[in-house]
Amino acid sequence: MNRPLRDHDLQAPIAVRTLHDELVDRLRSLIVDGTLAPGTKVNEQMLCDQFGVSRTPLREALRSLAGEGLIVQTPRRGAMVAPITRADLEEAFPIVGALEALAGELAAPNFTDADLIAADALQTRLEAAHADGDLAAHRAANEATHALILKVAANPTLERLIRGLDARVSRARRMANLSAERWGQAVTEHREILEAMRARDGAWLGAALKRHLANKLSALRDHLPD
Amino acid sequence: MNRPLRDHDLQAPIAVRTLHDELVDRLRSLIVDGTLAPGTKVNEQMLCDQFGVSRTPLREALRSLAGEGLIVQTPRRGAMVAPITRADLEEAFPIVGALEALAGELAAPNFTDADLIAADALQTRLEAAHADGDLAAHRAANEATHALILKVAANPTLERLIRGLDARVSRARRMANLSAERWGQAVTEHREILEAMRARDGAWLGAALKRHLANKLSALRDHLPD
DNA sequence: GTCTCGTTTTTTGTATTCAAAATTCTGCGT
DNA sequence: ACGCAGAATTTTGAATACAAAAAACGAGAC
Repeated sequence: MNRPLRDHDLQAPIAVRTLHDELVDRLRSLIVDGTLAPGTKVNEQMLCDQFGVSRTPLREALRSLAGEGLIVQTPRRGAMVAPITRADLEEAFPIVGALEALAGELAAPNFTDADLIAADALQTRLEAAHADGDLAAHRAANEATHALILKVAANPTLERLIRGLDARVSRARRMANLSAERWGQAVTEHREILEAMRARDGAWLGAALKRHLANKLSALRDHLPD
Repeated sequence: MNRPLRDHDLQAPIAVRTLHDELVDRLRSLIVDGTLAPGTKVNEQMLCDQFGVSRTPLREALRSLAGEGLIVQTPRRGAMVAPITRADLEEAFPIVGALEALAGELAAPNFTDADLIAADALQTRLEAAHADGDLAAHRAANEATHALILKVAANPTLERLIRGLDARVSRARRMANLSAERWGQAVTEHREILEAMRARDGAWLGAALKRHLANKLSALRDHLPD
């Protein structure tokens, strides 16, 4: 059937920044950067006052974050920031490993020369950060590399899942600061990751990423309570 | 400090069945079984009337389902049941494959003899269902097998992720009914999965599950629009 | 002191209400 | 018919209001 065109048919699908997204993002930041410590009981009214919104949108934001696993809700008892338990990390890391490996496999055949040049630059920055002992720079370069792989993997669902898990896991990283030994090892591992990218070898890249994650977990293990 | 014990310290952590969970479950069912077809625009008031609740809890349920990817929300335009696009499936299947493979790897060393007996019985039912052409029985046995592996893998996060993705993917299965050829292939693949379980061989089981999923996707590809 | 039971206060869950945006409807002009 | 501007209606987003449950408090018994 040939329906006449209506105004809304032409509406560009530009994403509007909505209050819900805003709240989710701000809360996520507070949780990930540790301002809202793991295990903290969340008081709705308090957050409402802080953000200047009513409880309705705040509660919706909490539901979204619960879906990401950053918030744990107990009926009639309210919400709390998801605690980081050792068991939690032992659960999450293999999953992140498997997903990152998949991202690597998917991405490997599709790296453009520009991507590889960018990866190269990131590796240079990573090594410089190591030499300087600049932890923030190290993390930035590290994250950018993983982001690059995710971008080329071109799988939004995969990206969403990894980011969700990563938000949970990365809270633990702050607790245990990188030992000198582990730091050097991480740089070496990234060197291999770069090589695998250059070779556009999916199996290799996947395996290297998986190992990288596994080592990250064992490094973290020693620094965690329980 | 030694705080005196209070009543609530003793409260058993029994999970209360809450309205939110109820709504999420019912909506998920409607979506997964196709009553709410993919791409359908969701009218809040309509659902409220149907469920006999007000919009507040319903909207929270929609947020939760959006987190699972079953609902897509557009600001100021409302919600719709997530469409099943070909691209969607191409995205989701490799992820499910990687996660099921991980589940297999984690589970393999931990199968008890009782688990293997149960798996054996399920395989028998699977073959019987095939012989009888009983699709429902096939699906039940199939799902039970995967559930068994997930149970032994003992990773709640992994289970949650797989179930979430599976809810999205399994909607597509209804659209494309199993060809006779694919059905037989699936049974054979399950035979290998059972063997790998018996051998408690993680790498083998993981690989077998991954192949199983990959084949499922190619079978589905032919029956999908686009 | 501390345990218990009942009362008060806080907090959560849900319904209702109000405002703003989007969609549909209507009448006019071509 | 068709397109279009503007009014009427629906629908979404957010705040408020109310009910019920949980937590905190407090007085009396032991």
